This record gives sequence, structure tokens and C-alpha cells, in this order.
Amino acid sequence: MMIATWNVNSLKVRLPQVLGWLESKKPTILCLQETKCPDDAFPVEAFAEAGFHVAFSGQRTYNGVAIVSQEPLQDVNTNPSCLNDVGKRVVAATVGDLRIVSVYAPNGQAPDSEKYLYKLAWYAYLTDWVKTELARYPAMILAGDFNVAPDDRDVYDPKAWQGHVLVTEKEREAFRRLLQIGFYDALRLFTEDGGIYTWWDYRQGAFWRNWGLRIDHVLLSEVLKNKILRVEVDRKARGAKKTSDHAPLIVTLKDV
DNA sequence: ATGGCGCGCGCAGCGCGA
Repeated sequence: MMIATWNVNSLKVRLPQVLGWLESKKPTILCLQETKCPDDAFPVEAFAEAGFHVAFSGQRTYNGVAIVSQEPLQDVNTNPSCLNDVGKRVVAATVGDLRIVSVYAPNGQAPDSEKYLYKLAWYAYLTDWVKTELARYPAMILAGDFNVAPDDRDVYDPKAWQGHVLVTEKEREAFRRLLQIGFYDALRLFTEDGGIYTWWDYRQGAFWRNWGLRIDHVLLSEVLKNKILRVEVDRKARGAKKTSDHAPLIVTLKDV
């Protein structure tokens, strides 16, 4: 099976590109973030015509997450109660034996900001909730924009980024605590190479200079960690016209 | 040090993202 995650920075603007991508890649599951799309405006029909089921949780202007799946989605949870969150940042659903969670972590703005404290608190809530969820669903995948570059290999210029949001030690700790409850960073199971990024700034031709960060991740629970065939970033999608500033991250698993 | 781009909202220019 192939599971992908993509922060699309507005599903309304990106819908044609997302549908084209689904048609060419034919992923089993695609998790979306930053749909910026209220639930009553979600393009359910467009996905249905393309042969995909959807689960979503969105709002105007900000945030918004979805799961797009070839197989029907069951036990959809759009509002984990212990997440205590005003933003729509998590949606979970079951596909066969797999529990899938599409995640959009807060950005954090700046290390001395209220939003940064909110981000750290949000990670603590997420970790608590995921722990409970993992006890119910041993085969679990968290896929999304975690807004943390786990270590300096994941940053194009660690010195320039030092002290900035996305790379601070507290954020990295929060991310590691999430992993410690029983998850594995799929890319790091596949390769130890640095310089693999999923986001590039729109400005300064950052993509063409490969000034990027690895902040989108697919996290696999223990029972799935030995099933990886391939992990790749679809840089071609990032290089397209009218693109998101994130590229899709694709994980292929065997026997799932 | 700042803003640089793109989006939503809404019709100007700002807040926000990362």
C-alpha cells in the first residue's frame, strides 16, 4: 500500500493539482493538511468521481485536515476530545486494520510567542491522545505536517535556522516524546541521509536552491516498522506551477 | 535586520505561514 501526506496550502486553489496527482500516483491513502476549507464546502463529489472516499475536518482561512482513501473510511474522529483545540488540526479514520491520522501541528510563530507555548501544549495533548489511540489500534500511521525538523540533517542551513521556530530543542523534544510512545519516523527507517526536505519557502527561489526543511512526516507504529519498501519526496509536485510550498511525502509498505 | 511569496478575506492591505 502507498500512503502519502501533503500540505496543500488551500484545497480550493490546489484541487486540480491534487486530483491530477491522485490520478497519476494512485495512492492507497493521501492525508491532506491546510485545506482551509469548511466542512460544508469540502469537495466530496470531486473526490468521489475520482474514486476516493474522504474524511475531513476543516474551517475557514486556517488549518483543516483530510484523509483521502481508495477504501471506505470507518470510525472517523474529527475532534479528539482531549486535544482541547480550537483549530481543526486532526482527523482520524480506520481503513481495514489500519488507523490513519492526518495531523497539522501548529507553526509556533516565534520561540518567545504565545503561539509557541500553544504549539508545545498542543504536542503534549496530541501525544496523550495518540497513546490512548495506539492502545486500541496497534497498526497506526500518523501522517502530516508536524512543523518540526527533527535534527540538523533536516535543515538546509542549521546555523541560519538556529533559534528559529521549527528547529528549537523544545519542539524537537516534543516531537521525540511523540515517537517515544511507539512510533518510527518512516524516512529515518529508510535512510540516514540528510538534505531530504519536504518544504521550501516560496521566496528567493528557495526550491531551486534546495533551501528546504523536512517538517512533514509519516510515523509508523511498531507493527508496521518492518514493512517499508520505499520512502520518497515528490519534488516534481513542488516544482509545478501554482504549487503548494510543501511537496508530497510518499511511503510504500509491503503486506499491508 | 528586513522582506522576499502565496493564501484568505474582501476589495486594501494585513495576518499568517515556515
